[in-house]
Amino acid sequence: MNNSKNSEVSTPLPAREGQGGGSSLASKYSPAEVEGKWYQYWLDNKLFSSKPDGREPYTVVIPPPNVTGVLHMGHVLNETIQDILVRHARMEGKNACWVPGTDHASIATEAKVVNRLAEQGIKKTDLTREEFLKHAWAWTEEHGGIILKQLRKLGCSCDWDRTSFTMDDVRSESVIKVFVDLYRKGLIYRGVRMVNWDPKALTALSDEEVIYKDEHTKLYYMKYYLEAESQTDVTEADKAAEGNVIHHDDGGYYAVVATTRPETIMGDVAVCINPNDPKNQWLKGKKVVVPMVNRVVPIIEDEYVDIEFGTGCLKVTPAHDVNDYMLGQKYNLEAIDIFNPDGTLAPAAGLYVGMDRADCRRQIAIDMQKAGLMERIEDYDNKIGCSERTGVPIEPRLSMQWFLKMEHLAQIALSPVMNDDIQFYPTKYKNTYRHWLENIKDWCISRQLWWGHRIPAWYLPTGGFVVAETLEKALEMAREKTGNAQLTAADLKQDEDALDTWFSSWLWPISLFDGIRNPGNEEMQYYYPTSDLVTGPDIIFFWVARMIMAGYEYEGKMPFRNVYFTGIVRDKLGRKMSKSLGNSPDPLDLIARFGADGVRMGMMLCAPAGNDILFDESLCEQGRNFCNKIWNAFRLVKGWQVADSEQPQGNRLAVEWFDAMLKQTGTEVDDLFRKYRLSEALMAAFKLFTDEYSGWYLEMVKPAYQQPIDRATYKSTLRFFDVLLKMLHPFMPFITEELWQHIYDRHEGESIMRETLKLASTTDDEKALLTRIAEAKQIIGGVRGVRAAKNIAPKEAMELEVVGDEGEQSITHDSATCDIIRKMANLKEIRYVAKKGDGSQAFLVGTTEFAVPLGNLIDAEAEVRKAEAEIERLQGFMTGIQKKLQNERFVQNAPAQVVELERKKLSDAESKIASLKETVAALKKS
RNA sequence: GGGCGCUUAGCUCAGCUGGUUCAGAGCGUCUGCCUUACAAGCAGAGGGUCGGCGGUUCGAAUCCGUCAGCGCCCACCA
Repeated sequence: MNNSKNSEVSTPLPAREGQGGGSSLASKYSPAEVEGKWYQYWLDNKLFSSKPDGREPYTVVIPPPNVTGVLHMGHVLNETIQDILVRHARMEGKNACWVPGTDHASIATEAKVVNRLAEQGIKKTDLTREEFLKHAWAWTEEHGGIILKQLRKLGCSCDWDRTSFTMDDVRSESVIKVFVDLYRKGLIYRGVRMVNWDPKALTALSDEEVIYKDEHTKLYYMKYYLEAESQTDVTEADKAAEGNVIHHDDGGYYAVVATTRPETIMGDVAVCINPNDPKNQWLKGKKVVVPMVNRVVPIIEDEYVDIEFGTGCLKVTPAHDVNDYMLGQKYNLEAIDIFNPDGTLAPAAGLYVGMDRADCRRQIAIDMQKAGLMERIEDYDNKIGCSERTGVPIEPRLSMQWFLKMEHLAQIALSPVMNDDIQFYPTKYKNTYRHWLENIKDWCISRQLWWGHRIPAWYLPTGGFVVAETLEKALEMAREKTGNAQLTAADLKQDEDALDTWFSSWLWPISLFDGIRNPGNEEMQYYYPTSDLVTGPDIIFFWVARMIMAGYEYEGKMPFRNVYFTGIVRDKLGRKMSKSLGNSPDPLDLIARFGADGVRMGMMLCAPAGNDILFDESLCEQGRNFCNKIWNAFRLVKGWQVADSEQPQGNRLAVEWFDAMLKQTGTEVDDLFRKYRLSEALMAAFKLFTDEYSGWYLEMVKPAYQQPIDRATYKSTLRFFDVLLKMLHPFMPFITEELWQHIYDRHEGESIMRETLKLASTTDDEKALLTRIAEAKQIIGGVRGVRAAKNIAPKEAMELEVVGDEGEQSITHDSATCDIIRKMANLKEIRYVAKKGDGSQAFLVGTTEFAVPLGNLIDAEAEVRKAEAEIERLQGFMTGIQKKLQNERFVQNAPAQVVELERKKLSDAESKIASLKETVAALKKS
């Protein structure tokens, strides 16, 4: 429980009421009441909106979330980073444009719609395409955009007037136009190929949509008897031949074939051995009988077969395996497709018709064992390709699909990344990128789905097809092609398939500015190429690489200059966040508890680029605490009474010092932004505010209780606050706006968002000042250390002795600095002594000894022990350096500077030891 | 099976082209403090032979080799 008298929750500050009343504010910042207000204010004043103008553009396109999705922690990370970059750019004076939108996510959304229909007892197959799409659009309108609303809670400064959807009119037309264009260029073709088939979603998938999972499976060793004629061909020479392993039992001679998929034997058309395999030489030229189905198939030979795997005999099922398909092509084998699209056994299988492929595998294993056709079954660890969406094992399947040739596109997309025209952060993804492009295969772009962009191909009654943007154009072309002017629209039949979702996403940076339909338009010229892309490395192939291809193909230019790859958000134990583990917090709930600024800071504190993010709620707590800190600093400053008195020299020095501090950190933060090291930039700004401004500066200038502050210092203090808020604004937009509005009188429509922040770098004088105050801080720290060790209350004023000749050079000769030291350490006097007094406790800053008189509080024995230990440590240190300096090769080879430094270290240590020895002697005397 | 990356304080991480910004930061921990902005706070303190071993060098957290552990990506061994 909190027993502070100020524990009530604050009310937000009244809008623009000038100063004063700070002390009446509650001690806790209440984000809930502030955030909604300012977001609305930003919207009302169109502060996110961007139009081309004379300023330098800064453009970001959002990785469009699924239209029916809800905000999760991954989004929070990604969108926070984008917002930080966008707000930072805006405050650099750039024309920042962040374009939001959503993705139709064809397969995912269609699956959701199918499920919802199923709940209502409606099967997709009972609906026409038009009816189904009506349902899909209804669902999209109902759930679509929820996620965009949630982004507002996070504070995202998107230009909402530009909100787009991958299936809105502009984007749809762009997709179709590109399809037609690529077809005419000969880059899109249609053909029967072996594709990744998802038997649950009933569609083909691209290679990228298949993920491989480790599975414990079985390896089945099955007997393939030689056909009757071949039985007699097994010669004595075969049996005698070195290496031949010949199987024989009551049923005669047989080959053993190992497979993980016995259910596909109904599609077997050959058995393949490696011609160089000694143990299977006897099978050459023979024929075997496929078990269960009793089909006689030849033994073929190909070096593709791995001699070491299984028995070296591979069953060949061209319709159901990519490699077998390749063998089938090579040896002109029939492909028997034994599966229905849904993964059940088709009539062509002859056996087990209608049974699911998984059930069939179990059943056929049992049946073959019964029939004595199974030699043995082994455990086997295998990798199974599964659908990224539905999770079910992929069925390699021969089917007619549309493909995009990738060779040309890969070629134009490779070098810009390799030579850093497009810069990846972190750079390690360049390798991944190159490897993919160099091994790329054609992209299967057709999907057997309804939700998506329908392929603009129309089939002619006489066979063949035409590809065109619209039905009208298609008809025109059809008439021309067939020479039949009487053809009507009804005679044409449009392709049933839709396009892969990514076939629209890859155009996003162009289509958002209508650059496909309307090339070279004003917005394209201004906003394109975009500046930064922020996304996860998991979609580097799906999306990033393909956007680069489209960018060069259609604009001749990169789609973005920099790509910032985020990590994956995990829980603090390093586990992926997932619904089933229940370890994924609800971002909106976090925002409710810690404030959007707190959540943003929590996220950013653990988010170095490219590393996985180990997210812990307590980080949001730190963010919330920081907001509170800022809030309270504001309360303090705005509570001061101001007097037209002369500025004390200590205050003047404090102001000069913090000014330098601000410049130094500002430069550092800018630099970190340039390197996309956002968590470090935040940390630097955080430390500047907490440690330097609140902990040091404000304490330096803080007037005594109920005393006024001089106007000059007050003005500087507000100015510093103002700059600090600007520096923090990209990270914490809400609280910074709230307080910025109240530092000075602001007019309606003004916003911190419109401010620019540009700090000069520090001069040499300022650098010297920073060093001086750093030393003063050490002296203050020394006194405080003595207080802490001796349990002396901060209220009790003490004295400080500056000891010996070294003291002559000490910064304590600067009276302004002394004022600060006196105030911060609560000293009544700083005096110079030749020898430190008895009963004083000493500490060193640099080579200068300081001492705090303690009277009878000093523990002489403990001090002696401490001093002696330090002497011993220093002596060890010295012998190390002496050895180094005695080493001729070091003195000869090392740069003079380094040698000189070592000498200085040595002499410093010597003088420290001398002073410590004196201390010990004095202590022992008393 | 290939490729990439990581291993530094209890936790999460920073340490660029070898040398006083070299052993750092934040959080956590410990000790004092309800000091008139903030206990969601203040002051102070402790804590690491930089994964192991070897090498290069006057000098290695940093460069090279090697081993071990972890992670990611790619790949048609059924």
